[in-house]
Amino acid sequence: MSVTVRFAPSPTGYLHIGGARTALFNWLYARHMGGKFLLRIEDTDRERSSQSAVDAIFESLKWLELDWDVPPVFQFARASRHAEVARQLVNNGLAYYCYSSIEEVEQMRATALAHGRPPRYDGYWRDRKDPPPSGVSPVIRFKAPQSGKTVITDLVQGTVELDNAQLDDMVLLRADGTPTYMLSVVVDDHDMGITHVIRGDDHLTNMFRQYHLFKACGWSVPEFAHIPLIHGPDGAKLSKRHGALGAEQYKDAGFLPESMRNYLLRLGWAHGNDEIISTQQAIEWFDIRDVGRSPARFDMQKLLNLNGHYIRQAENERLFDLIRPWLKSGEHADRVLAGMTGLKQRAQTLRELADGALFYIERPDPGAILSGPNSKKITDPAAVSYLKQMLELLQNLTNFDEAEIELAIRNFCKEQQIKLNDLLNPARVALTGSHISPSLFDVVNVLGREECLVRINACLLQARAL
RNA sequence: GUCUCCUUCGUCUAGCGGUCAGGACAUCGCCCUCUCACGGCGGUAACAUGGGUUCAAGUCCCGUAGGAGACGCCA
Repeated sequence: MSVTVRFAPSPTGYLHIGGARTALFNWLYARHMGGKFLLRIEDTDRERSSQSAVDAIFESLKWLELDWDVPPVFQFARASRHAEVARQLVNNGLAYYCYSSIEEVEQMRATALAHGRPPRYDGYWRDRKDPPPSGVSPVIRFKAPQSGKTVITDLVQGTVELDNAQLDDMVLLRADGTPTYMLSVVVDDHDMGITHVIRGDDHLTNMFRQYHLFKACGWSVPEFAHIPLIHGPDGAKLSKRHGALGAEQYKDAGFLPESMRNYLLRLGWAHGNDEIISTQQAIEWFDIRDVGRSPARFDMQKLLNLNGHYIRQAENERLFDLIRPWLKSGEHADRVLAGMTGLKQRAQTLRELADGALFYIERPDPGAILSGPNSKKITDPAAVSYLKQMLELLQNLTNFDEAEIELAIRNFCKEQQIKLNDLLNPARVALTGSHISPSLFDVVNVLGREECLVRINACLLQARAL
């Protein structure tokens, strides 16, 4: 059987991390089954939908490299088709006009709640033959079954059942003639040939209502797979407080798309003890049936760890291109590329990578070093002496390459009975402005002799001025 | 309030009646080492709870507790 799935966000904000995972699971399932992955923008709420949100969603999906197979469907554009289906249902006696006002319905809900019943519309106009009140534009409500039981086998949740008495007569068409979400989803899923509906389990109860609507229309019902929501570290629904940032913000924070995919994939899904899973492998292994039923908490530490791993794996040129916009000046950018192998070992995000690379571009300010925590490393008499020795050593080097630099420095330390640390640490601060850096042999080599001499001399000058 | 779902180390999870309950992140210790990382080795750490079923239960059944989600003319 050929599979068609869809990701159907409403463009009322950025694509958050839960939505990204829903999209990923849909995409993986489609690719695994050799089916189609479609995109539908659910923009029927005209008040809250915006073009910028639509753009943000597209951008995020592109960044995550989740490609869709045909041009996206915009739900609002199909409103007349939806309305037509609603009227057809009225004609067939499966839906009805309801003239209750919003206030009246609210009253019904309040009353129901007060009596310990679920807040529901009470079906007042369902079978009423009264003449409709004048001047009231009605909504169309669906005639939900009132007795019996609905049993559905969800691909993730298993067999779920609901007493039909729990169902109420949902609104299909609003008083202003626009369709509601419940109607639009069902009509569009049918018209788009969706075979599997994979979405967050906040829609689980909607499944029952939509099921009956599919039946009433005489359409086949798709398979459902309701995946658990992602929760914040405190176990509550993920919110902005927790780091429920938009996918775009993870990009800005310096995460790689493959890290996000790998992390999101492992939330609720596992393949034995495998942790690092390539997208190719994920496509091969992924089955929606293997998704777990319990909600997962978002863990930034694990995401960071994974991102660090993928940064180390990434090609130097690619990393260089990615951090280039964050490097303050274009000058000496070539040094960053040359030093990338050393730099990428110690970064968990591209931001950290860029920050750690800055010293290759900008000369450290000796004044700033002096007022910082590393000042003693270049002002102690011993340190000054080591800096001078380093200066001389670098001046006298015949071949200025990494192997030669390392050999010369190690030999020098051995001959002079100096600890490598003692010689290298002052130089590290002088050359990079920090006590943390890539291998100093690497740094010296990438900076080149002239630049090293300039930086060390600048520090010596400062120390002498004190 | 009603309905639905969930519950294995702090976190993500493996487990599909018989395991010393495994891995990863985090954490702690050791090693490697020019700093910081990376890497390697090792440690601490979990079956929510009460009943069943069974020779045998993390695994099956029922209850309890805790957690989450849903109950719109939002999606």
